[in-house]
Amino acid sequence: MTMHDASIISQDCSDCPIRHRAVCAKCESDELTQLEEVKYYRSFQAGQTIVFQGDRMDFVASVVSGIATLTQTMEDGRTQMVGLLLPSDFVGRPGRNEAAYDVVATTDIVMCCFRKRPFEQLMAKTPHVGQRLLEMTLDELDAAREWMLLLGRKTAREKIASLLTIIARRDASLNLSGDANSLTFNLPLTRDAMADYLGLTLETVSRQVSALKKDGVIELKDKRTIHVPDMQILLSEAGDDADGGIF
Amino acid sequence: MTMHDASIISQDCSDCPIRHRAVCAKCESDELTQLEEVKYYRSFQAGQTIVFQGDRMDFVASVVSGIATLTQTMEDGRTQMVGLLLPSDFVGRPGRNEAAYDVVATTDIVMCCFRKRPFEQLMAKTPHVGQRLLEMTLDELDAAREWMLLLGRKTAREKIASLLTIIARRDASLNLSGDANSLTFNLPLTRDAMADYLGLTLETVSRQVSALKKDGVIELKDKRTIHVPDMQILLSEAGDDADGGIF
DNA sequence: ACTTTCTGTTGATCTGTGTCAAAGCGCGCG
DNA sequence: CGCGCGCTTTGACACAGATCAACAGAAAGT
Repeated sequence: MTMHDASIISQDCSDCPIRHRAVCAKCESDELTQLEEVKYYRSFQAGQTIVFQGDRMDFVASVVSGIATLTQTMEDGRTQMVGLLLPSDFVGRPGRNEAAYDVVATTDIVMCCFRKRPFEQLMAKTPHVGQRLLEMTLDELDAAREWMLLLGRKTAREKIASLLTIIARRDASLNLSGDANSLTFNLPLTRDAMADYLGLTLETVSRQVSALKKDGVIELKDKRTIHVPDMQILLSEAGDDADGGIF
Repeated sequence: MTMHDASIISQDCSDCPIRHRAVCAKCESDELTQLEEVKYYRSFQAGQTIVFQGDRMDFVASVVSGIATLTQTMEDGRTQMVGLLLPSDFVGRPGRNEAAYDVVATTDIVMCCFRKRPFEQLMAKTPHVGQRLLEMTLDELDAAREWMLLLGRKTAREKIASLLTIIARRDASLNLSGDANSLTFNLPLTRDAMADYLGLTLETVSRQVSALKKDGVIELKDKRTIHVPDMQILLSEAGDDADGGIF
């Protein structure tokens, strides 16, 4: 069986601004037509909570534009971000009813949703959709476990460098700019959100960003626009071993 | 389509000491017979590395007896345990060739293995096996994300309490002893392994275990045998909100 | 233009956990 | 038996990052 690598529904999901990378694309069977019928769009404002932890979640979705975060919360209010949803990312847990964490829009965001039940029925009938979803879930699991290494063992400076590396890589792979070694990108998170993702406080984040700037590893055009003169230096600051992706 | 909840191969996998909870059980189709043919057992000694990060891994397996750990390593040698394999747990990444982390036997361990290629072929043919595997992967993802909260935001004492809670819960659900509120179990990890799992040093682990003992939250029969007089107290020490499982 | 609010920076101080070091078990092995 | 080795405990001290606090700039509302 060949695995396709493109969008969830069709090669030309004409009314989606992006081609969802979520599930399998190149199939034009009846089931996909079925699924088209239960597709709908939702948009949310920056700061809005899309789903609360424990809520019944009756859809799965992929991000069309904007950014959202997955956050877990303790009784006393401490929070830890456990995932970041960027355009083309998939969210939703087929087979599960309750959301395991809060999903919060960081910027204004548009999502392409599918009602869960029909989606699950499609999965049961067409194995390759399930396969693709399993692959995606394994990717998320890998990412989560790398993040565990970061949270448990990296210093504040390494954490910041790692986060910047990831954002930079995502940005570069979407915009595929020519120059691979020096690049400028937009950091779509507040210092507070970064702290939340990295298991730090916002003050520590601010200090370490300043330190990286002072040491010439990064430059700040404005507070949210980062220029990296030499990606290799940032990578070594991150403390990762041989990085798979680009760079 | 009904989802089964028992073992990977059959209800009576006669030569496996346990019933694997790994995949789907109650099916008696030809495919399962096929799979029986590629099943084999491997045992490893305590301390032995079963797979190295980056190695080609040509099998999937479930743990029959014993314990293993999943560990990620940085260039400079810092390590973070990202998962714990207890009896009936599944390990392996269908569709992936390389292991993403080291798998190390903590105790002597026996695993029931299946050659990966035939296993994948089975998955492609029988959707419910893939479904089950997706479910299991989602469970692992949930566990990983809860662990991220622990690593990023919990204090050393809370970390210890959380770990004990998890081991206790696993133990209780396997042995289903009558008394739910007070129980004794075996902690199959060295202080060093605990530290590795919790993102701490072994000295801190030792100190916090002593502190919990002094405060009467736990009692130590010997260094590896823990008695919890009142599970509720341990739970509140762990800082978790409303716990799903037993307890 | 003025205030308010939100975001980010920087400083001073405190504290939890890491680091380094020593010593106490318990157990297998010669 | 006693020796050595792996695991654990405990102590003294250092330091990274948290906490508390003040302030600066930018955007938004009045």
